[in-house]
Amino acid sequence: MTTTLTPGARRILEVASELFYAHGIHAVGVDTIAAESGVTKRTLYDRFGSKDELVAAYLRARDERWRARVTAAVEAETDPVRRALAPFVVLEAWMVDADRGCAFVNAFAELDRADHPGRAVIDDEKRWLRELFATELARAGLTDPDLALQLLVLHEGAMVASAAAATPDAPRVATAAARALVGCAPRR
Amino acid sequence: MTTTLTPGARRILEVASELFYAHGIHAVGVDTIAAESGVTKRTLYDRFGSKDELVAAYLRARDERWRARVTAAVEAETDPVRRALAPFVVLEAWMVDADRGCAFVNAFAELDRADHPGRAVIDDEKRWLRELFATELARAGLTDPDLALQLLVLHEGAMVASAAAATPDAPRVATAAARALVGCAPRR
DNA sequence: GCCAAGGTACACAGATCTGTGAGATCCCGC
DNA sequence: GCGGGATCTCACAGATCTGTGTACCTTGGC
Repeated sequence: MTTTLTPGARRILEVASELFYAHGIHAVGVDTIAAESGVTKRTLYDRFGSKDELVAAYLRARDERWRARVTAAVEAETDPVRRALAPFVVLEAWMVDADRGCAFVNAFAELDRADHPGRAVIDDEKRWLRELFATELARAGLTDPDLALQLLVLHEGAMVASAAAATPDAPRVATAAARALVGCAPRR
Repeated sequence: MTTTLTPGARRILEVASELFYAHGIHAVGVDTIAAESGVTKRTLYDRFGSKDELVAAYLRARDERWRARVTAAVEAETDPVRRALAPFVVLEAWMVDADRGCAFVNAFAELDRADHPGRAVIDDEKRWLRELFATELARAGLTDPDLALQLLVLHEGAMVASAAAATPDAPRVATAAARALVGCAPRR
């Protein structure tokens, strides 16, 4: 999936990622992104086609980075329950640099059109995590059909609250809550 | 707190609330709001001063509506645990009309400047709910210092996931999770 | 009768937005 | 040496953005 990018395109994507995440999508213009990348607007449009597609590329890149870390953390564990809770461990480290909350939730807030190319990336990201929870829980013998969604809710809530509610403890206590929910759940 | 508004101002606020929530703050211009309210832009600026202040007014109004419902639901219960969980009951009904998620989280995503007048409203709203959880849990004899934040995380997560992750079940399973967490918690 | 408040009408300033057109330049691989 | 991809230059279109200036109208209360 990692398409090889030209050097200019890579710089554009790096700058766009930083600015979109820090200030929001509508608040950052393509002029700013091009200037900050040391590239002309022409190049930006030649590489990405439109701002909407650049936004989608930004979300895809962030999704890739994040999935890689989660996947690595899950693979590193052998105990089934620890595997299911691995995303929460990643979350605690991830949030250190993520003082603006969840990039996908923030993007969702700004992309009202359901056919925006970024929306598919958001849908994908959320579905992927939910299915990861479901798979690992099933492997651990936990078949409560609601439990995977509960872990997703805790995960989302921790990211969001950590920033919007200014509660840096949110990821830590969410991890504890996830552990408690998994601990209380009925085994098969 | 409810300042009396002129008829024009009320219409502006109603329209702005709907459009800001549905499409995002930056995506909606003051021209659109004025036109849709059957009012001139001059009136809008005479009443609210600036778009930023209109945004803050929008958030305040939504916060007031929501707090009224939560307060009523809490007051209607006598059992301490049911009081603590009342916000989740409200949430399930509230989300039926809230297909764009949490207005405050969405606003946070767009308002990057910490000194934006809307940011104070967001901080207030989150703090208020967190303190409500803490107060009611303490009244129920539940003194785990993390539990209130866990309920807040579940609440935020349910609102966000319900929309951004397209999981309409989120509020329901979050309520169940909250009940489970409160049930497992150590009593004093 | 008068005045203030709420509102209308409407042009305008000045900035910023996304996106394009047409050609020149640089550099790498073949 | 030559083709082609990547990039630059730079003007420009056309829309939209927030916010203001000026003048006028209407209505209710004193």
